[in-house]
Amino acid sequence: MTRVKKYKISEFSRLVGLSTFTLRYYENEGIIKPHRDHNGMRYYTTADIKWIGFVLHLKGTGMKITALKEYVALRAAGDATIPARRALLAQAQKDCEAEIAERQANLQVLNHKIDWYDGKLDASIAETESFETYLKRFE
Amino acid sequence: MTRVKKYKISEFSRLVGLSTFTLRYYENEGIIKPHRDHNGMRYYTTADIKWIGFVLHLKGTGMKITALKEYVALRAAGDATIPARRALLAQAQKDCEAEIAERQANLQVLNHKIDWYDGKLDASIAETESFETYLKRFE
DNA sequence: ATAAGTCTTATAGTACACTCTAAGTCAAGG
DNA sequence: CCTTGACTTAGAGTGTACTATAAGACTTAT
Repeated sequence: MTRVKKYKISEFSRLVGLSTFTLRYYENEGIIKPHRDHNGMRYYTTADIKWIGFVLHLKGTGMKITALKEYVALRAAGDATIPARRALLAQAQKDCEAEIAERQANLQVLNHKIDWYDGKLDASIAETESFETYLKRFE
Repeated sequence: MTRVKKYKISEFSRLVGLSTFTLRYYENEGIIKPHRDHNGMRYYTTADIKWIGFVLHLKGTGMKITALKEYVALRAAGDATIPARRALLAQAQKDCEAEIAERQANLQVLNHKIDWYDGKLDASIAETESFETYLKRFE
């Protein structure tokens, strides 16, 4: 009978890097459901650490709290919702890929601008050359 | 003497895809300085279109309004600020690259989770295999 | 025993970047 | 001429995701 390690909110807070405020907020939003001891005190387990870890990864893809809530609701509704959950994640995947692509495109312009500054500083491109003219080289 | 095309705020708004509210807001923030006609009416030119285009690219890298304002201020202060401007853009570049890398790492986890769902749906991995176990394969 | 931690609900504040309204004046186009 | 659009300042509202406080009760740790 190995007893499962129980974390109180402040310890758990340190472990997962979220404030106790945020943990209670997530609980209110239904994103995490800690257990309660005989006195009504919250406790969290390693399973909760893993779950929060996954939540943070999802959030890190840009997924909104609302989508996260939907996902949790589907999870709670049982195996019948597996296709719906997969669809939700696939949407997040698509959105994240699009977001990355957009960032990269914008970064490209920024890179060119820095190149231009470097060119100007090195006097290796004409002083009069405008950024727009310069950019046309890459179109 | 080819006269330069002047755009009123509503036309310009349509051209650049920003509301007139946003254009005035950007002006308040010092991000854009439209010209004024004899009656005090704003007008914008093709140079402003290009500038807003660049601004949107910078914003698209994740640059904050405050950084943008700094950049504009430096620009207005003349050529002596070129190194500072370059540094500001280099910082934005670094931040953007870091952001992209982080998104990609999180996307990776999402991809794996979707693979896991697909595995489960195909019954090609054991029903009992947990996501965490699965993920360990990639560590 | 006492300090520190946790519990509750409700509410307010923060940050960012808009987004919109009011209210009154003035200008431009058909 | 008259509707549509532009001007002004100042302030309120929106959305997202926290972040914090109050206040009173109760628990846990030293």
